[in-house]
Amino acid sequence: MNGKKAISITDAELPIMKVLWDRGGSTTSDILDRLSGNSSTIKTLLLRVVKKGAVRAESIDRRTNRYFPVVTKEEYIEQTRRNFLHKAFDDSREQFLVNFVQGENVTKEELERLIQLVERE
Amino acid sequence: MNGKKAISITDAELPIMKVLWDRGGSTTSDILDRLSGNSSTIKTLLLRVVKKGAVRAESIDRRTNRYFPVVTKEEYIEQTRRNFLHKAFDDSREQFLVNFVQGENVTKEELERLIQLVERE
DNA sequence: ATCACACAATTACAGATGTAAACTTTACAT
DNA sequence: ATGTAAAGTTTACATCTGTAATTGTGTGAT
Repeated sequence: MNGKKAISITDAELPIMKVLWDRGGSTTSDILDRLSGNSSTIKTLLLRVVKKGAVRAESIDRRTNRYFPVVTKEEYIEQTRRNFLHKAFDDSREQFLVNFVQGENVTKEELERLIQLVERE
Repeated sequence: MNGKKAISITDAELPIMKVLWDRGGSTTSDILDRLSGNSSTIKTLLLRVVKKGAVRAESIDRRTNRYFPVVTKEEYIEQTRRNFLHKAFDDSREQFLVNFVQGENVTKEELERLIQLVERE
């Protein structure tokens, strides 16, 4: 077995992860600059993603860390997608696609572009 | 403005909603029969969806209610889909579709079927 | 009439989540 | 050397979630 525990990112934590994914790695001030909202709150959230292992802190000097994403955006998206598919569609890709295409008014052109994407492989 | 508050269904509550969507309306025993798990827990969850307005209780006699879904499956799915699209893809349908098609190995044939679906309208 | 059972309603409780204040340490400017 | 601001750390707290036991109440069987 593998001890992968499926680290989950909460809604409140997500903006922080997005900054990190965008920048590759950031200091606290870097993050604070890019997000609105109470700085105490942001710092707490940052602490939490570090504690749960979604982010790694690396010391620059004794008063500053640089934070790096451990969970990648791809992993997050993949996990979120699977979860969604499972919860809302009992894992039926078909059902889901039909719903998405209709619900989001996906056009023929978009679908054709996707076919090209699939073929080119 | 409209006071629509976006009732959200939690993971634990979802199985109950699924039974209700399936059956149109059910008594407690009906629900209990169809779900595994502690009956106290299920009853609590049922109470909660009633309290939040996702389900309506209608008295049969003084000791039994029949429960009906107020939030429809379609509404739930729609809300979940939008939420997902927003959180994971910043509302980009394009990005999402590409990711989904690649991540779930959607085939050319499936996409062609979707095109037919879109055209027939 | 009484008792057991089914269902409803109330209470409990730990952990997660969102939000934030308060306190501590330390590099840097004066 | 010293005050200040930034970064880190600790503490707080209400609400939401998941899980469940307990208590109340009406109904049907005996």
